[in-house]
Amino acid sequence: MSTMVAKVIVDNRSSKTDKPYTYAIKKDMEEDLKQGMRVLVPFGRGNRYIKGLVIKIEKYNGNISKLKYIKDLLDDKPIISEKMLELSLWMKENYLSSYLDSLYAVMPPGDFKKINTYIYINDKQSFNMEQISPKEKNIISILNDKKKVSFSELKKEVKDNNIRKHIKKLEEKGIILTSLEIETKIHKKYEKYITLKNDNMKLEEILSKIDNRAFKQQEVIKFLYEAGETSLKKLLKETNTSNSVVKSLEKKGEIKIIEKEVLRSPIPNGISQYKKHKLTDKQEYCLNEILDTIRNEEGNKFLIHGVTGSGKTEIYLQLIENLIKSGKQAIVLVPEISLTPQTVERFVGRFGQKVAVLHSRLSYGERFDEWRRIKEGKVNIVVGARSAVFAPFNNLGLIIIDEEHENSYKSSMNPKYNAIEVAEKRCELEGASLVLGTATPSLETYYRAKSGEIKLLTLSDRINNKKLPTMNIVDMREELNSGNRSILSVDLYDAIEENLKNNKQTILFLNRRGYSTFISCRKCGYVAKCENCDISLTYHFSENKLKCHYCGMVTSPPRICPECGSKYIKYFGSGTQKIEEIVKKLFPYSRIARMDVDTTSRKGSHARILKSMKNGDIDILIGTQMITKGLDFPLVTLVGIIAADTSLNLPDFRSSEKTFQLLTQVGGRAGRGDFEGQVIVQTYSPEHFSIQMAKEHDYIQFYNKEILLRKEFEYPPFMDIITIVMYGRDRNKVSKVSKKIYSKILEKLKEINKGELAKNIFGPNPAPLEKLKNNYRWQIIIKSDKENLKMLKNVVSRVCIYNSQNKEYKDIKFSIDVNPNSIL
DNA sequence: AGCACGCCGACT
DNA sequence: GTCGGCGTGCTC
Repeated sequence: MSTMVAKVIVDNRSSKTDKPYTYAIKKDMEEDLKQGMRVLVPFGRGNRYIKGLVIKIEKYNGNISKLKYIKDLLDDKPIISEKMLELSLWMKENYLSSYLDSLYAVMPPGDFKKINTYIYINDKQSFNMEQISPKEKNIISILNDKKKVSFSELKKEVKDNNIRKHIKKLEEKGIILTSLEIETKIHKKYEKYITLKNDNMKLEEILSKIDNRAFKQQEVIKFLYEAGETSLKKLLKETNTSNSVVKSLEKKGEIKIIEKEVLRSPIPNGISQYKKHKLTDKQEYCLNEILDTIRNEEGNKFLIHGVTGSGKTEIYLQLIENLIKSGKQAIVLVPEISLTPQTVERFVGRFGQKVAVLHSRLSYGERFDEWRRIKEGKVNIVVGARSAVFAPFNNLGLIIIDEEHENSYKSSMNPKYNAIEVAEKRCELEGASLVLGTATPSLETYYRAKSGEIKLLTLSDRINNKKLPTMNIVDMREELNSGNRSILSVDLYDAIEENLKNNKQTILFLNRRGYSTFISCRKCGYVAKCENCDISLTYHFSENKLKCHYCGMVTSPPRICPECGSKYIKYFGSGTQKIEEIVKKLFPYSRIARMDVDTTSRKGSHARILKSMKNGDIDILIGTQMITKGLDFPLVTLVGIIAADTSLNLPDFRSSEKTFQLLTQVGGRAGRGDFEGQVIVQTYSPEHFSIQMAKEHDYIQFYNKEILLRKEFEYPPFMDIITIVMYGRDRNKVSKVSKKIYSKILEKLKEINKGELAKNIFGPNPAPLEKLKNNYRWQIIIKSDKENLKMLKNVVSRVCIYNSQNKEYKDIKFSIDVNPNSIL
């Protein structure tokens, strides 16, 4: 007779234990246990209890007496649905991540709550002190003091490696008892609210009870009389008082303090309604095509290729509106950096309380609350960054991915998933539809659209027939030849001046923050580099510090060269800080703001800059990446791109694509209002096709050229890429291990008669950024066609994951990435 | 990872 | 005999 058993993934951070364990199920538990539930299981020789997640319940034909039993259920219903579980397991296979990492992605944020063993004295048992060793006596005395102590607490106090031995002995003697307690408390947030106690009394009557000198107290009473129940925070702010005033009023019994649970919501208050726009014919056509195709079951994947300003957002909004009418739910993914209040306002403004927002700046509590709202069906639309693709809806109808080409949709942490692929898989599992939108599709997506796998919808005009901005290219080499050594070309300078005269706004884009990008000694050629990363340090003017943009290390700039002692230290290269300074000098009467990581690190500062930009309080906005997406300022008519070559010269196969996208996206910020826009692109390689095609606003031609290169050099979408990065403190060791791994991969391939694939395995070589955060990094790059991908993944996981505990690989870590963003 | 087990040497 | 340190190997 076969019995039912559960496959459990245990919450144990080790690659050795990252596999399903089989546990027997007690009869009385059989009915309640479902996959997706958390359980408590005995694990290891000591049978200590650890948490795990049931991923499968199945028949078992082996000898059940060899199995251990599940100790306890931690949930009354599954915390993740069957489909999300399946999605998670699919990720594990696809991205070569661990079970646990993949599960964590779909589980509620910060899950697997603490489980503690508590130890206390068994006072029903009398015992003879003489039979007890001093160590044991020590434990008993601690327990006598505290009644009940958690194991971890006791361990801290006793500081003894063999504490388990002693506890075990004491337990055997019956002197102590242990129990397990699970902390299930969800941390809810409470806020204090204040009301008047005697709210039916007249104001004068209450005031008369308070001393005339207690001016502040009277003010508080007056405020409460007018406003009624008010949160403590607001009350203190509005009346400009301190907590002591409120406290003394409470003592007198004039006011009541109530604690109310607040659902932390990241959505700001007071968002005004975002009115429905009438669609243009093109938009209408696009919307109907999607709806009809879905309705007729002719397809469920779409790409809206619409130029900047063609009104994609309004199509999304009306799609969602259409869909939620039928009781379905929708997820909208936007890139992290364009998750600005502007974007949020549009969705919240249209759909109100039915929207949840998820992004990385949420606190743990906020995130948990949003997750719960989604799970409990309190909302039906989620707007969020990458990880929102896992929003726990159970009647999902639509996933929209805006700015589909953005590289932030690829996770750099385990599981290293691509949200577009995950969304596709999720749609497949749940019968939902996928809509991708962008002005500059990724090569991969457009290739699939052309092959008919994804339905392509093109919007080639801006709404209201607004013109796309004219793109002027300035050859900085000529500029130099004609004697202009400034970072601003004459054309750009003139254009800014003209724009200021006309009271229009200007955006200047430079993808480098800081002041100087490197500092160097003119005598001996020394360059200041980060000691952890082997990367030149950026000088930040305002703090007078050198910073490493990779690991965050900060030092003071040297006055004399640390190599040769000369005083001739010079600062080279320009970042946004320097541009700001130069522009301030050149246009002293203009209002200038800078937006990059350094000016927006504080909560709310981002929104503040955008607001003053919108209000027209800024003439020139200088910024990095951050200003490229989704911003919609009608008064911006000029965009200056200070250095178009930065991204072009990176040793990466996507550099052309990235450059084209950047120019098109940044340029697209110009001329969105009633005035025509102009873009000035400064470059040292004006003849490069990605710059030329961006100038012509010709994505198709860019695509046609780039796709040929991808085919010729065997890059995606024609080949998949797996990178294995091996890293550690000791350069020799890293090099040695990576060579070993390489030969092991070849060995495995030969074993299965696939030796000829060796030509597609490159390396091991030092990664282009060889040293980061004190780790040396070597990499192996594997290219694979569709047929061999699964097999190659298998080989990689055998060699790198299954054997990673191997003693030879001690101190070396592996990072495996399937189709990474870049191969730096 | 985290833990038990076993071996060894020091100390009583 | 007891205690603590350390290396090894396993976890349904």
